[in-house]
Amino acid sequence: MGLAKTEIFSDQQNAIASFSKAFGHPARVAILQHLFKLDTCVCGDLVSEIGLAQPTISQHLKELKLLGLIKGNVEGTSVCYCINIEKWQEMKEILNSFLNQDLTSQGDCC
Amino acid sequence: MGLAKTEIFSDQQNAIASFSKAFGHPARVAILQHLFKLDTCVCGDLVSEIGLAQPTISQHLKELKLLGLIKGNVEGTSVCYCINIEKWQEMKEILNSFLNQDLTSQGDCC
DNA sequence: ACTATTAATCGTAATATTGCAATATACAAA
DNA sequence: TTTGTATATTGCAATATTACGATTAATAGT
Repeated sequence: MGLAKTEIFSDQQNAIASFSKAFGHPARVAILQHLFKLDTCVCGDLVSEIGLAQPTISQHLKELKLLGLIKGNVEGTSVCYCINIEKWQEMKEILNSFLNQDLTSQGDCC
Repeated sequence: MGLAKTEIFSDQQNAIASFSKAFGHPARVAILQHLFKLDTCVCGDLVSEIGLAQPTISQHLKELKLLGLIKGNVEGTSVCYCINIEKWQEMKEILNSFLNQDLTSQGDCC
C-alpha cells in the first residue's frame, strides 16, 4: 500500500517518524549541513553545492520548509533559505527523547 | 526514479540518512521503544503490542536487524529481540553530530 | 517592452515502501 | 509422526519517493 498507518501510533511516535523521514535522504542532510555551515541566509548556491538538478533541490527544500525546519525569503530574483532555529530545537528535543532512551539493565540478553 | 543518488554524498551523510530512514516509520519507532521499555529480550509479543499484521512486523524487524540496531535470537519456537546497545551508541554519535550543529550567529536572517 | 536570471511547478518515468494474504519453515509437544 | 505455535518469506496491490526535462512565474536590468 505504501502508506503508513499513522492512526494507530501516538502523536509522539508520528512526530519522531516525520522528522526522521526528513533526514532520511542524504540530499536533505547535505542541504541542512550547508545552511548550518554558512550560518546565514543562503541564496541560490544550493543547486551548485549539492549535485542535483534544480527542480530536485527545490522539491527537497519544499519538504524541509513544510516541516518548518527551514525558512525561505524572497530576495530579489533569488530566494534565501536559513535554518528555523526554534523549530530545530523543538525537533531536537523530540528526537533526543527517543535517542537517549536507556536500558536500565545493561541488556545483552541476546 | 525513486532511488537516491548516494554516490554524490559523503559516507557520513549517507549514514545519517540510513539511520534516520529506519526511524522514518512509526511502527519501527514503536518497536524500538517497546524493546527499550521491556529492557530485555522480547519474544513474540511485538505483533500484539503494535497493531500490524505479523508479516509486516517481521519486515520492519528485518530492516532494523539489517542496520544492526537490534539483535535476534532463536529461543525455541519463538525469536527474541533486543536492542544492540553498541550499535545504538554508534548511531547516536553519528546522529548527534548532525543534530547538535550550532549556528554561531544567532541566525534569524530570514 | 524585452531579456536574462532564478526558483517553483507540472508531468512523468523509475524505483521504493508499506501492508497483508498465503505459504513456507522451524521447532516443541503429544 | 502428527499437530500446534511462532516467525520468515513470497507475491502482489496501492501508494510514496526520487529525479529531471519542460514550462511557468517573478523580478531585475537594459
